[in-house]
Amino acid sequence: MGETKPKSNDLHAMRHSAAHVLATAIQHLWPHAKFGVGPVVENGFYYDVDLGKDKLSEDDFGKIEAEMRQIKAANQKFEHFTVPIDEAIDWAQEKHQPYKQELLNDLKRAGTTVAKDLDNAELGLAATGAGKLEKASFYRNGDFTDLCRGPHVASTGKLGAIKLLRVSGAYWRGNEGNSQMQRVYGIAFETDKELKQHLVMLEEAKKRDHRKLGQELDLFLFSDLVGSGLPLFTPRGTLLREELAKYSNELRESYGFTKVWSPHITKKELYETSGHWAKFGDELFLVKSQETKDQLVMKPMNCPHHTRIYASRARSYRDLPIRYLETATIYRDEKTGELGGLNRVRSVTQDDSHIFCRQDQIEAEINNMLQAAHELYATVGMGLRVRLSYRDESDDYLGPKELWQSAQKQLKAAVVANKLEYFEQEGEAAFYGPKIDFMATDAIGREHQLATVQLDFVQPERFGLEYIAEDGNGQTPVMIHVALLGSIERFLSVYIEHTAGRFPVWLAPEQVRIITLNDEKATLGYASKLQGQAKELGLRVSIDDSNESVGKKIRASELMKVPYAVVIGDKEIKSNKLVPRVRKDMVVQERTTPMGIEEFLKTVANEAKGRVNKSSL
RNA sequence: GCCGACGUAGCUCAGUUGGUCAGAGCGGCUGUUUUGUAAACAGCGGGUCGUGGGUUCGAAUCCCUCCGUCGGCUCCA
Repeated sequence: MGETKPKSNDLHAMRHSAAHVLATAIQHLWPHAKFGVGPVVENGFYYDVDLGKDKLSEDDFGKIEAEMRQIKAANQKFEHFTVPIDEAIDWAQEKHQPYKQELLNDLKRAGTTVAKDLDNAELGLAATGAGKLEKASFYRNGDFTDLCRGPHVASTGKLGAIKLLRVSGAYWRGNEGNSQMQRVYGIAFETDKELKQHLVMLEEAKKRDHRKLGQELDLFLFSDLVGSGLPLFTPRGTLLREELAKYSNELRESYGFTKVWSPHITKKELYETSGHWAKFGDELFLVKSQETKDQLVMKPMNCPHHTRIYASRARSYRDLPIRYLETATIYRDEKTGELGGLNRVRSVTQDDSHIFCRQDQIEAEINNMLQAAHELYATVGMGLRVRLSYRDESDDYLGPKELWQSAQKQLKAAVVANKLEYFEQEGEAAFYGPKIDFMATDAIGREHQLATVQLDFVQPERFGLEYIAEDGNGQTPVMIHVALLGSIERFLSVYIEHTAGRFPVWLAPEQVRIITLNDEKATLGYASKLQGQAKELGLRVSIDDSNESVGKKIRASELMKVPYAVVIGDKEIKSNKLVPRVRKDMVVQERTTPMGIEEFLKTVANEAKGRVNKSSL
């Protein structure tokens, strides 16, 4: 969650002021409170506070909000003033505000409080701030004064609808080595109505939570005995993930990729060569051989393996590009606190792909992959925009800087040429190269990073990859890493919430449910004949012949979000026709007249084959 | 890993000044019913209250350990 562009300056100022008033209220209730920073974030604001031995909890929100309402009702003016920076530092010392004092010292020294700019200032690079600051900006309302650049609204009476949402831990200045403060989050809108709408959206998000739906729709689970971050997939969940993987595989095959396979454990030397060991060694699962002296690891990615396949024979410039795909499960020992549902797991299945190509082929290859990503996200019905992820000035990256410069330029050129909506961000690159990250937008407007295309000049070099060029000399190929779904687990977490579990026919674990009206032989026989026909067409069809009312069986089918339900009784048996019940989100035009059973099954089979989202019934 | 909250049947949850507090609904099973598009009726099972320890005459309830979940922070090849 970064600082985001406000919808309007007024709203931004209001949220800023809300943070200020939150601090005012906390100061009133806990006079010894020490304050960190209180910026505006998406939909609201937060303030970092340190209450010493006291701890804030959500139980305190009632009284804090009450205090904030009082301050609002008092309609205190926000007075803006500036003081010489040294006086400001004295003020912070006198008021026992060590965090503010630290910020002020940074302002005095480098004109900024932003960690990255501070580093740059220390490295002698130009800080984005305007150099040393002479004066510090303050806002005062009533008895409370706070260091703040603003802007603020005119008075506390101008505050809109505010609600505190949660409190959590946050390291001072985002640094793991620093002390931990408490971060109080709030949301703020101009009107009560907007606030309510936002709360409704949060409720909707909760209803769609993939962990909840994963349980309700019987898709996946976690077991304490298996371990955290290690999901197990039920038959339904497995069908879903395999259909997705199959689609990604087919799509990439249509772009000239061929499948390869690599083992799940590998000697650690492979990752020492690639550079991963130095950077991610502590996140690898170790495997010890009892036969040899080898130190093995569970593989955390496939790219080094694919370089071995490339290097297994001499390559000519004529052979390139060579494109490998492998949808494989990899293992990363993520820190426990970072795990969450399917979003972040320790066993990750990537639809991983690697292109080995010549410099002059990069553009065409990137173009293809941009197109493939768009095709895939159009199919699953999610919008895309692109983030160009560049390196920053730190030493966390391998390879010569000039190469990075040109690689970043090439990526941008491809994105521009494809007329994609994009934004650029430094510090988001992989250690071996810049990336194009695709941000997918879900049905309730949230963005998620899923697909990625990464340029890599480093690993081919480190692995000594080569091809023989036209002139007979050895050349180093370029490697392009591509994942379209990203990780299947993560994609599922997003996709389940995007669809709220209402999967299109091609992905629905159960596509058609046959509901019997009674348990007469003729009915059961007909139902099972129907199921047989459907299976021949490749459909996933189940029969509910339980001793329950039709109403209840329909309800059960709806709750499992099965796309089609058909009731079989005498009418259907006599006429050989039926009126399918279509899941509401798929209906284009409601059908009331019966249709032939053959026609029904063929239509559904075609929908599945065509991977369409709507029903043509 | 860090800060905080939490962990009661398959699921959703009730149960705190420590003492008939081990409960409900749904699901499951059995029987009756043979059903026409979002819940027929009745009965029956089912939990060492996450784990291990401690305090106490007595612990789901209080304390500690560990495991796990959730919200953040940090990280994300």
